[in-house]
Amino acid sequence: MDKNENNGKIKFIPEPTLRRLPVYYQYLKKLHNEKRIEFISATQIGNDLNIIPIQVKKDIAITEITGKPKLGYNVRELIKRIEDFLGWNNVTDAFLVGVGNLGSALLSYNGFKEYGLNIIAGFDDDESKVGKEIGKKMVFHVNKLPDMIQRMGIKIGILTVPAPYAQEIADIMVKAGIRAIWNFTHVKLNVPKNVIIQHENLAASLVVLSKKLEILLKSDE
Amino acid sequence: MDKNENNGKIKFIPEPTLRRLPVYYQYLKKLHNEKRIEFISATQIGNDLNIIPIQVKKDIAITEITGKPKLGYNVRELIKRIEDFLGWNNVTDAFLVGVGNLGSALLSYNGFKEYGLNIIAGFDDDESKVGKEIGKKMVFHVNKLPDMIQRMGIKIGILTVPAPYAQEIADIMVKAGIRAIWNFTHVKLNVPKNVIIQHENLAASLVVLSKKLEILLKSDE
DNA sequence: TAGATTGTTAATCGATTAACAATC
DNA sequence: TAGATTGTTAATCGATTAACAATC
Repeated sequence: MDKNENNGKIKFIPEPTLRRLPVYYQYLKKLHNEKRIEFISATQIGNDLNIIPIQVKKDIAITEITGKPKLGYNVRELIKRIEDFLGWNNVTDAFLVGVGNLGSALLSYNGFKEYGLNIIAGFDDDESKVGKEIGKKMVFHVNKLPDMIQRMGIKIGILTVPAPYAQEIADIMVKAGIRAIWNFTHVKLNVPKNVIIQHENLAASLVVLSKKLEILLKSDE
Repeated sequence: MDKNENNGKIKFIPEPTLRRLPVYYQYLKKLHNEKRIEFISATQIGNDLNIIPIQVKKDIAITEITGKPKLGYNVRELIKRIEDFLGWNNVTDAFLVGVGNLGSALLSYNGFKEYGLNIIAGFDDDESKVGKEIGKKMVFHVNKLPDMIQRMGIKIGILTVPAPYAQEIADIMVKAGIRAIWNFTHVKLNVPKNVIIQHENLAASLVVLSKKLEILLKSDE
């Protein structure tokens, strides 16, 4: 039986924990490469990342690793556990639609593979882009999209098209079999309930940043 | 006295509410432009955005708008209230450092102005980029950065450089007077306590997406 | 008037934080 | 042994959700 299942049912994980795990992972990787430390305590991780140690402990506990009192966790093992837990050992393929600046940035970024995502191709309706390679990924004409999704059984679509095309492309994706859309547009997509939308909303982040800055600058006075 | 203050102290706003406000805003804008509806109820907003109406009501209440029982809120006024509340009427200037694909995408995107952010220039150390314009924004050599931050009193820096330069540039920014950094790298930045970091962590989003997809696909079986 | 919706107070739920025995 | 740290249960805190009187 798989580690994070009980009778085939996946244990529920709080989203905040899920979001912190990659942060620990990046930290641990760096630690392992640069310092070759064998053990690390939750206290130490917490200090370095400005997260309270109890929370680090709770988050780590989810991987079901066993630590050593007084010493902490084996770094190598902890890295492995997080990889296993997040399913980063088997990479999932994805298509990206909309090869503008942002789309190109995501296509060229090779780091996603480390996080279990392999963007295997880009799609665009601009003939001047079709046939080219960006970050070693081929760009196809968007009219090939449905067929290729179906044939290759792709489940994840990345949406970086201009806003007016977002819903249209999402519809095509869903119809062809995509089950999760990483949405970088600011369009609220309508999709069936059995499709996941992960909306990367920069406006939302910006609002949080601005409000914090407002409070900060006010406190300077 | 300003609307969101009490004796000069800014009311605390839950971050989730802060992140939902721009979503309502985008929805309302579209509604107003396309359908010219005068009143909208929390129920209706909730239905359209898949958020439960009570939450919409609570979020909206923070703008201190007064709605009309049976009718709802005046769309025009609600839009205005959200703009006021989020400080979107006076735009804040920002510099962007790292004019690669991602940096170019952000520079070219004109939508941030609507959310109170004006990226006025880009910086890079690549001479082939310096002096050019991207999205009507000049690209300067990064060695001009500290001076220009200081002279223009810029408070927000956007960081889109390759990982190895992230901390170095952040240090320069902070030393010159930047008080908030929008961090698009996957580097955990060390900055003084009186500087805000907003970390756009795509790995974290990706993890959430993958886990949800995993659960979804499992439930198909 | 009847009914939908607001505004506000109370209940619930879930994540964070605290406490503490067990352990190396 | 003494002390730091784990693992786990309990307490706290804050956001979400429910309930309901007031109102148009």
